[in-house]
Amino acid sequence: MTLSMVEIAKRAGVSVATVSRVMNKKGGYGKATGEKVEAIIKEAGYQKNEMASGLKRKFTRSIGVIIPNVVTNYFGLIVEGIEEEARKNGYSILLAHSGNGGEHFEHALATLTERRVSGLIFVSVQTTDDDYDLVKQSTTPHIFISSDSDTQDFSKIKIDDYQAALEATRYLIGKGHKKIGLVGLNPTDKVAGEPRIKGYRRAFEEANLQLDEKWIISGDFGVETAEKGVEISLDQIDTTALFCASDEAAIGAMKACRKKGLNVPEDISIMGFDDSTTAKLCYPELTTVHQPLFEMGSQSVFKIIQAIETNDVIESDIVPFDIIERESVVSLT
Amino acid sequence: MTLSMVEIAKRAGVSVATVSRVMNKKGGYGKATGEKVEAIIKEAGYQKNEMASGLKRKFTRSIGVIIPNVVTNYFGLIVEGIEEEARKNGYSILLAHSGNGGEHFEHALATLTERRVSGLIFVSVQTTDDDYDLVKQSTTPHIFISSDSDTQDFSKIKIDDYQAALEATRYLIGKGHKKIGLVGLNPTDKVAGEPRIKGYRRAFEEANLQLDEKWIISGDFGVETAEKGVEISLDQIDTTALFCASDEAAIGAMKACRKKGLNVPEDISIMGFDDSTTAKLCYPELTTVHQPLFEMGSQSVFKIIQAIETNDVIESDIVPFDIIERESVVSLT
DNA sequence: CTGAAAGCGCTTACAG
DNA sequence: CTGAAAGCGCTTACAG
Repeated sequence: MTLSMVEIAKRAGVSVATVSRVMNKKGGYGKATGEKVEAIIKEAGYQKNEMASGLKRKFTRSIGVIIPNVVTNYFGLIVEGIEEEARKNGYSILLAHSGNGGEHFEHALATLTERRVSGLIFVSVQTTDDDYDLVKQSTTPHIFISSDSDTQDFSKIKIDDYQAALEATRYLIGKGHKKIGLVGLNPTDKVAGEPRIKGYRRAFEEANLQLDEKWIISGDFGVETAEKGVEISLDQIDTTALFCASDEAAIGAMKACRKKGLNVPEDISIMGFDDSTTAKLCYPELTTVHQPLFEMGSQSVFKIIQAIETNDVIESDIVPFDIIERESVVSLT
Repeated sequence: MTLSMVEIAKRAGVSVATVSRVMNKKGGYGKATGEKVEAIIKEAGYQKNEMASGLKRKFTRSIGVIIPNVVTNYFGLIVEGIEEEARKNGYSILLAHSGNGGEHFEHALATLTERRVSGLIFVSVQTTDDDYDLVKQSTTPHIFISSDSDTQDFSKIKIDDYQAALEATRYLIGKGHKKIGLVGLNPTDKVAGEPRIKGYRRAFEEANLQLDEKWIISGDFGVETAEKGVEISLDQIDTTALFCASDEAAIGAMKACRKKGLNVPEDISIMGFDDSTTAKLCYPELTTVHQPLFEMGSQSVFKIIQAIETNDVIESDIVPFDIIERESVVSLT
């Protein structure tokens, strides 16, 4: 299994140079030679040592992905897209978790850099300025998915969070809701927090509706904080709908509502965000804002590979979102 | 960023051998030398090329994991465990999907082998005999998580599926259920199908209860097949509880029950399996069989690393399961 | 304590 | 069409 090219060369009665050429289908060798070498390779079950090849060629045909975790469905879907596109192109993927607070980011980046990955994808990174500086020093092509790259000059792929929140809130208003909570967002988060809050506010302005600051129940996109936040706030507000930062936050909100004896959607409507797989697992199924997660993953590796091959700079992409109507929002009109 | 050891050596006025020694803290160099070299390394932001190091040492400090997908929460949790333990030990993880039907298994294995990973973890692989033969030829330490390794002589880590199904069914019987469906299992699946059906049957025998073959509604662990299966069967059976193959299957079953106007758990009890994160996302929250997914992941890399270091053969582990009571099962007594 | 040198397994000009 | 040789960036006996 772990025999080397010289062994193959010996068995085939040719030089290693020739073996290398046929392995890589480089041409420049006779038909008979090619066939003989291929037969030996197959018979021996020989597999090229990519480490050695990569060292020589200074190219590892691998992509590193740094992601907070992989158990959140949101991230899982992105990784699916990354993996599929990478596989189709013969790239390997190295996975490293940055941790939910970004606490392992530096370590993750170092590991991947030491491995000399050919490209780097950052997913929802929670990066400090130091981290950004580190990334800026990197000469390997990289792209950010759903990360704060607005304030920073990085290539990115994401939806327009402002517009998405605006349209989602409009949608709810269109259904006759006038008192709408905003649940689970971190207001200081540049990626999704700030712009979505703006979009949400804008929708009220447009509609000439009054907005009560108490309706904004911040959190961290997760179920627990959303649940807690809603539970506490529900006594002081009388919203008829809750627009949540993620499908998980929506589930947290639903749990809290139920504890208070409110039925979803009869007594209160709940809207999610992401359209991750959890949106269809819960009950009622979530009306939510669809993000093309899988495609964002595959697009990002597509772009990286292109950048590797052409040496061009990676163009950013704002991808389309969509409102998916399911069961958790009711019309008041 | 991409400077090499010779450059560092030059700047520090020493040989590359010395630089190598201090990078690896091998000792055998003077204090002053060490400090000087370290300073230069830091200043230059030098990072060792792991490809070159690995080539020379014939050891890549990396673990390959082959997994059907990563978006199923079940798998996500396992990968979390793998990633954390790998990180703690300075190992990188290479991720490759085998596809839900195992269609990419061979490709995945080849990629990882070419990369000369130091260890290999197979998660829930759906392998053909050919695949097993391939694995058998591999000289790199490997372990199977929740895979069919009973008929095959491989190291593995999993729960006792027979016992788990037996105790879960006992639990339901203990709650007064006498007519219990078994949903979403593939009866020909050696890993979970066969043994769990046996355990389920055994529980009825023990309790001197009659079992109706129509109660066995097979599937593929997913929500769709479970939903469909239950929907079709529900008219012909009058079970008071459904024991499902996974938490996803449980959700499928719940959907089907609701369509028929049955409330969970008031009209029918539903029990899941796995205790993946979805078990707490759905409503009502699932009473389910807990598998220590995260731990299974971390244990597997622990064992692999040990095997790498000691060269010992990897011992299999049967890990404990647990019945977690939540809201989806009601007592009839 | 330190360096020169060989070698890990490949690839790729360069000759022929 | 094919081979000898250099070299990718490290590590590690072997001398000293």
